[in-house]
Amino acid sequence: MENKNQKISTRNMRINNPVILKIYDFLLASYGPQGWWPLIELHETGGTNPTKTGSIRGYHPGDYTYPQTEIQQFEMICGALLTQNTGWPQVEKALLNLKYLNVLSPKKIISLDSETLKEAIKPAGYYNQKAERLKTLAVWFSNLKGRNLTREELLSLKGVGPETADSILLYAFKQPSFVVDAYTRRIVTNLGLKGEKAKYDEIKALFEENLPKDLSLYQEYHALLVEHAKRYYKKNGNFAECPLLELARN
DNA sequence: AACCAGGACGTGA
DNA sequence: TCACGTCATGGT
Repeated sequence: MENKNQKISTRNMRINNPVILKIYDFLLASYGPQGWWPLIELHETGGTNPTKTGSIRGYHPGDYTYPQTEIQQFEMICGALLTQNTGWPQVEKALLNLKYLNVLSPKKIISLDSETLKEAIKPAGYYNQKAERLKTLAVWFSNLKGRNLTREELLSLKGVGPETADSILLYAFKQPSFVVDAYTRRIVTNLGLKGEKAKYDEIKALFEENLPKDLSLYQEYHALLVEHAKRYYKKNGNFAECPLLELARN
C-alpha cells in the first residue's frame, strides 16, 4: 500500500487563485476556440484532398463532441503518442501515411508488419520506439471494451508518461484531466506561478485546483496555452514580451 | 546550418 | 529521487 501524502489536507484547502481563470479568459478572447484535438478526417468523405499538411483541416473550433467514433478515438490516441517531442505537422504526415495504408485502426496496427509501420510513422521521429509503443497501445485499446480506465492504467503502458496519459484521458476519453506540456511549464514558470523545479503533478494541480472541473474548459485551456506559447515562448524567444505578465502580477 | 519540437525511459549517482 | 544521455525526422 502506498502512503498517503501528508500534505493532502493542506492541498484540499484549495486557496482559489483567480489568476488561473483570468489567464484563460484572456487567451480565449485573444485567440478564440482552438478546435483540439485535431483529427485527420472529420467527415467520412473518403479523403479526397489529403496532400496539404499543417493545414487548418482537422480542427473543430467550439465543437467538443469529438471523438464521435472509436476510429477517431484511436486516432487521437495514436496522435498523442506520436507527438511526443515532435511537431504536429510531422505527426500529421505519419497519420496520413497510416490512413493511406488503411491501417489506422487498432486491429490493423496490431497485425501490421513492423517495418511497414516504422516506415509509415518515420516523419514523426523516434520511429523504432514509437512503432513498438503504438502496437502496445493498439493491443491495450482493443482489449478495452467499455470499462472505465484509470490514469494509473495508462501510465503503466510503456511509452505513456504523464502528459500523454492526460492527453488521452482529456481528449480521447473526455475525462477532465488537465494536460501539462513543456509550453505550459514555461508559461507557469515565467509568470512566477511555480518554480523551475516544480513537478508535473504540481503544475497539473495548480490548474485543477483553481478551475471548475469542466471538460471543454480543460480541453480549450490546454490548446490555448499551446497556441499562446508558440507565439511568445519559443526556446530562444523573449518571454518578457508575454502579455500575461501583466495579468499575473499581484 | 545548427537548433528544436505538444516526452518518456533507462541508467548511475 | 535526480540529473543526464538516448531516441530521430524534418521544419525554421
